[in-house]
Amino acid sequence: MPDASTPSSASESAVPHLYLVDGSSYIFRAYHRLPPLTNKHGQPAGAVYGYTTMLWKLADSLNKADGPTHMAVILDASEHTHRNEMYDQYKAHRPPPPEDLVPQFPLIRVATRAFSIPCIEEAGLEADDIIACYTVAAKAAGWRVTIVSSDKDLMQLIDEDAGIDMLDTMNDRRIGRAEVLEKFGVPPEKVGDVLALMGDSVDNVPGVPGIGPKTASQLIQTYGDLETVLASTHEITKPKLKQSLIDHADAARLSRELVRLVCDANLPEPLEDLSLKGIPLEPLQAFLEDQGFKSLLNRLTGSAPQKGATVVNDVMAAMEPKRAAQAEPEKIEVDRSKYETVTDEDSLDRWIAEATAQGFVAIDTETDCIDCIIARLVGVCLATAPNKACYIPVGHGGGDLLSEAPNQLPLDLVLAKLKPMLEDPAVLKVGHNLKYDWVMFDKAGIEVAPIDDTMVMSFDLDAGRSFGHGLDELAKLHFDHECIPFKQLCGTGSKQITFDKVPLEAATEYAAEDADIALRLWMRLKPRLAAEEASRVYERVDKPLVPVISRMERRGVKVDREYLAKLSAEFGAEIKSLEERVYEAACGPFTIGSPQQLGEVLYGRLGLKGGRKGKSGQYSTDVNELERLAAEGVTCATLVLEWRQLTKLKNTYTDALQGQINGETGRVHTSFSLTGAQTGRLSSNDPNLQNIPIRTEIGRKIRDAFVADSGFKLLSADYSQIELRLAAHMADVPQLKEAFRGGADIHSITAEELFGTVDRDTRNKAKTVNFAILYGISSWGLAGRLGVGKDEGKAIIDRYFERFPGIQDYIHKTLAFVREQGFTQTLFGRKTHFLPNIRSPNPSIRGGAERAAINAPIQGTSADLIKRAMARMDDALVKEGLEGVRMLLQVHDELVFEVPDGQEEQAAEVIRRVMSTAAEPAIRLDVPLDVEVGWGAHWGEAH
DNA sequence: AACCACTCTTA
DNA sequence: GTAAGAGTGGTTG
Repeated sequence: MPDASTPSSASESAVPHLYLVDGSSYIFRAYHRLPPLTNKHGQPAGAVYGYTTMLWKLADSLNKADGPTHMAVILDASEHTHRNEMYDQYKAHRPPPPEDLVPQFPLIRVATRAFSIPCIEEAGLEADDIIACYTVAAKAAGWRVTIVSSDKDLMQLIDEDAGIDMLDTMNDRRIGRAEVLEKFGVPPEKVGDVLALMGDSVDNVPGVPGIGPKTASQLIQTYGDLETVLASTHEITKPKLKQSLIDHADAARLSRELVRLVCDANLPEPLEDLSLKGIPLEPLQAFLEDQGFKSLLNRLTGSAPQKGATVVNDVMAAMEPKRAAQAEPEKIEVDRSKYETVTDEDSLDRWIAEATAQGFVAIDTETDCIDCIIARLVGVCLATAPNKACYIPVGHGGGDLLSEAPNQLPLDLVLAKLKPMLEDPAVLKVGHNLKYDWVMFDKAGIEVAPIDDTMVMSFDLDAGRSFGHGLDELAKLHFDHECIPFKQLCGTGSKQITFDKVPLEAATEYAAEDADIALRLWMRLKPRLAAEEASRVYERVDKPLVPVISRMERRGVKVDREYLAKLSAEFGAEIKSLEERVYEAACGPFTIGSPQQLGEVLYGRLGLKGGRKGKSGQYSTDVNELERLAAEGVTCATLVLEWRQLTKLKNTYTDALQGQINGETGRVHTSFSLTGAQTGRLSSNDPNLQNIPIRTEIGRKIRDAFVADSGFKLLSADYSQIELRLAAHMADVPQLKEAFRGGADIHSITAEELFGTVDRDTRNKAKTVNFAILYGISSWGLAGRLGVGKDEGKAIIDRYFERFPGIQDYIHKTLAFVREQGFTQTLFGRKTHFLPNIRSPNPSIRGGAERAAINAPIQGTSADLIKRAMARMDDALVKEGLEGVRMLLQVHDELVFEVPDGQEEQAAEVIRRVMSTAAEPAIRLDVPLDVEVGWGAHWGEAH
């Protein structure tokens, strides 16, 4: 316990023991592992809190055996060091620190001063180098040294014989020679050689391509050091490895210098000045008070816990990592009896005050309808800690004469009281599928921010795994807890009731549980984001999209009902006439829409020849089969094809769409799912506006039903061949990249490479092959598509790989990675998981997983790009004075806007710019991203 | 009423 | 060959 009055009991004769705290690396880890808390000024302080408790622990061991007699915190002073002179790419791709961490950096120095511990930083030296200098100097003086860090670079310094070790306070673990041997397979003095071979993507130390920790360790174990490895390449049998070592020997030597720690610089402060006898009470107490770290303050002053401080501190304590034990995380059983129904103003105020003081709260809304556009608010839930949740009913009962409304607070009052907290930038609102709740509050004029969405978090961590991302499923998975099923309250089918009819006790148990679980999920998932490298895609791509998509859904798109009705009537008449002709051709009536009956008619009654299909033993009657028959002159098949096209259009689009038009807005409000597609794409439902026909003349008429509001035009902007461009970049294919840069026709280039000549036929074939590549090629599949034999299919693929070896390389590398790691990644780090299928012994299952794995990085990167563009779009438009432009739809590579008349050109320019620069600054693509823009009175015209 | 198989629409 | 959602018929409970 820090206390100036404690006499120094360490014997004066004992060897001095210097603790060197790697402050810079610590706060990054603290930031990612702790919840985003704020101090009492509303500033972000999660990392500062973590840092403070770490110093506290160290101070606690002051004067104890093996505790420090001398201590210093080492920080990075400047970005630019001698390593940048050696290698201009050093740490070049490092993203800027998160926004809510930046203001915490200066607080770190304040905290260090509060403990009266020296804080050392030196221009031109990284913290690692300063630590090395002090370590070497202390060693020379015969001192013991403990480096408080878990940075692998610093492990080079460990020398237990000389009393130099490391302490990882996050995991509460001492790191000595044995731990280094376990991690690297080599002793500390050879760690630098291993690091040089394996490189470091975070610091952008190049290393040798193809060599990771395993191979690097093996090589150094075999040959002893880097130079010997490089001099012994003739002995290496694996050809790839050998060549890579030869080709990148210089990069390896450069890397060796980059990871070498500077240990001979002058010490900014003499060793003796780092002596630490005790921690004066005064500055520390003032600091803790200022930050509002009440639990630490109580421990310092020894007083009883102060009222009002308990919740936040309990949560902080619960979040404090005790990972060393690696025991089961302590499980707090869900206890629904603890939930509260809030029906009076005082209780409501109390909950809001608590959420505000704590700086985070889980929220959930209950409504009378699944469609958030027409839904009315029935109740709101808040959760501030496990089992600490409430339900605030605002719209229960009173809907009919039989039921009297229960006692509850008025809707307007509740919203007015919630608004400041929901919009408070210092209070994080956590929710599961917050998009829904965001719309509900948006309708009430409340812009909820900042937010964390546990459904999106789960998706960014676990896309592709064998479970979904719904709240109930995740509760079962992560907490082995069964949520109350919605059905249990509201029934199902015709007997279903709306949530406002549910009695308050039952409603509270169900609703508060959802908020409770969302909060627990957040505590569970948030730390995983950083640990599993999912922070970037979550923070920069998906989370920002939640409000963006909410707004798009709320705006909806205008649909011309009369026009659709007219189309429906036309299609209906045509269908009727076709039916009669089909019956005539088939010698009697049957249900045309039944593949079973159609199969019987074609292959039974009419006696045509054709194949059966797999499991059900039923005849296949899909387009391919019918087209084959039609080509043979079977009238019935031709008529059925026409019938199918028209019924599809009528049933799915012209009829159904009319029913989807919102009576109030006259518009269709689709719902976009952020977690709908494993690759990171959005999906659209109720209705699906991402599959509106375009290919055929007759289908395209449906697009004309999507119109602009009066005084507006519809503007469509789509990426030109984005997936092929990304494939050219990611697989590094010079000819294709050059073609895209020069604006050449990519399929013609491919045709030239594959067949030596370009005409309509070869170009079409080349186009098919290009797409086949994106989908994970197989000779069998390609042959089927091209209508050629399997051998010719294989020959074409071989030729393709020969002309574009980068593609083959990309496929091999992607498959090797996914087999090893179990997941693929996009350029922006989005993961899609493929275990266990990618290692399935069943070739068909495995093959399917492999094709998906080849496609996922490309499709996913494309999805990341358009999402980045969407996240930036509104700001960019507003900046150019185009606040009247509204983004309405996303169709994978296309964005649809409503633009005020006269602003088309200006809007087109901004939209094109935002879309084509969507990769920047994170990624520099070798190919341009071309965007085609068009506009008109309706969607069809905008293309 | 709930589910599956089949078919068809999009990128 | 990739990724989706939706309507229909037909079976199951």
